[in-house]
Amino acid sequence: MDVDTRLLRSFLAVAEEGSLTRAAERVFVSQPALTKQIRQLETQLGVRLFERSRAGMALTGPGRELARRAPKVLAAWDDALRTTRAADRQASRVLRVGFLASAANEATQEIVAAFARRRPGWRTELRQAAWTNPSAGLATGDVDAALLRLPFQGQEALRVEPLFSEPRWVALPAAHPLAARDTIAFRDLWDEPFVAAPQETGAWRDHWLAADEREGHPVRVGAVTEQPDDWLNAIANGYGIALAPQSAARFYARPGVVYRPVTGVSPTQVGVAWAPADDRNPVVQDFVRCCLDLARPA
Amino acid sequence: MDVDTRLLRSFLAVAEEGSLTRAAERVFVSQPALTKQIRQLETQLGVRLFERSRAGMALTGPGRELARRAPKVLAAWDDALRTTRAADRQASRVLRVGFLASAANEATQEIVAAFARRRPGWRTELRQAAWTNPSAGLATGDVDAALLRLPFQGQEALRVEPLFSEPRWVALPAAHPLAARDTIAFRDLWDEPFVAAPQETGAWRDHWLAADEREGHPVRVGAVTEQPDDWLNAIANGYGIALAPQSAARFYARPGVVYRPVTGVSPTQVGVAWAPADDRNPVVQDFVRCCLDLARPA
DNA sequence: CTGCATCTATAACCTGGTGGAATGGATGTC
DNA sequence: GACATCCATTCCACCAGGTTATAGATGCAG
Repeated sequence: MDVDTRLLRSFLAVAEEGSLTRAAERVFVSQPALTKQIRQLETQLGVRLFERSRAGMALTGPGRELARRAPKVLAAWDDALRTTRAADRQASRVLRVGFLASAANEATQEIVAAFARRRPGWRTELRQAAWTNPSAGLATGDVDAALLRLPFQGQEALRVEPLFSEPRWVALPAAHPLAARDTIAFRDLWDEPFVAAPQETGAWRDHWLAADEREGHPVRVGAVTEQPDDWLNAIANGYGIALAPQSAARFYARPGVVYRPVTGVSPTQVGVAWAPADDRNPVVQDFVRCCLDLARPA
Repeated sequence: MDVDTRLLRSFLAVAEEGSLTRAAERVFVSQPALTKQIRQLETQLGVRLFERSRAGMALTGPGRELARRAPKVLAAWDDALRTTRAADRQASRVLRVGFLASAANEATQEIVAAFARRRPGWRTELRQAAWTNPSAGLATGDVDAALLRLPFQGQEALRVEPLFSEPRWVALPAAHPLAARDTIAFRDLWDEPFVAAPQETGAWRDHWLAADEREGHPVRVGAVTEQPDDWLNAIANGYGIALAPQSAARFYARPGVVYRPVTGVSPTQVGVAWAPADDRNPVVQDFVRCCLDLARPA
């Protein structure tokens, strides 16, 4: 008997949500499609997995059993997938580097160039991750190394080397009264609405709201965005302002958005991270060396 | 990224056979279908898994990686499947009992009847297994208990209680010269062609050929069959003769086939088997008790 | 050199499974 | 009694996947 792991994911979604309708939107299919998927799984197994009722879908005994084992199947597959893809990158001499938008700056380009010199024949593949992915894919094995702002969620399970730090500036709508100033004190921004990262990014969100440098003053959130484009739009459209690394002034310049230095707020730090499994991977270590050489020239 | 476990099985077949053509017949699809399956897997992963050549299919580095992990995925799924189905039988109060054709006799019916009395509300489901399945599905968790001839392959990993033994008779075509006799000495059968079980059944096949009770005399195999029906046909059509338990004379009577007692060959033994995991399963243990009570009345 | 065997890849065709939109039916809720 | 909220069903369009037949590459034997 075979299954598509997709059916297992759907099954787990329904099991967790207790409802076809809610699970359907979670896995991005229509509700009738999910109805059929579940029915298909049940007939393939020859086992009734849910009790249907007006209230929703409740797991049966055997259903609970499956719900307990299915995650192991998915984990085994995800692991196989990651390993295989990593081996493929190795074989085709591709180093995949993840980064969060905020870590982008001139150094990135220089690092890539330095690595290209040190490892001729190798290609670097830069992958920008959404802010909801705090390790930029490193935790899931999607990338071999990552350039990130420190600290980030899940940092403990990874290797991290800090590279350099950078002042935090503020991004404002061009029409904002404070945009007229050359320099802005952070306390003058306390009452401004901020464009923030999603709730689930935790410490990262707080870092860019400088939540712990407001002397207890509450944060006003004017908009929540997940990507640089949304973020810039939100600012340009006046939903709020936001702290940003100084280099954003160069890398995320856009009409309607201006950047100004801020005093009274600590700088931010960029680091390079890799998985412990690659501690002895010469290619990854070469990349790390390139990062360190540029950040702390001998 | 999702997969159908079917693709993984196909992939492993190709990896092991090193050839699409051979793997295709092993998994019972056409060779073009396998070509497409492998290609599909490769494009889904975005990874080249095989080097193609006139000689066949050779795993790439990433392919080897996948070949090492895929079995874990399949094992996890098979485990989930078994557990879920077992839970379902428990919930619907069904005890599934596997048996090999040779173990069928009056006792089976009595055992089932006794179990029905001891566990009202429970239903017994008898499942006949092919001879190529020496534990009648017990090893794979398809059944909760099994009635088998001893010894059988894989017996060490299971619990077994011997029940009773029975003389071995011989099944002959009605027209066979020896059919005229009332009793036949086994040595008179040494040169006869036998209808045998498939090669892969190992000790089981040898047991019914009485291979080690021929004083070194070689076995002649006239036909190979996997199921009782084929077996009876082969005998009736004169492809050969075969040893069988005495009870087969009653349970597998058929025009054109006669059964006669045989001297000079040891008896055969029936046992009940269950999985160690069910050592404390009261229902399975009740069934075992029923078997023992009938086989060794107090 | 030629025919044959043995690989995989491709083409053409057919079927059935799968998803989406709309709708039905049952059942609580205000 | 209108409404909201579930899941089930219907209808339709589409593509994935299978099969057979065949092509193309290459080694081998006579």
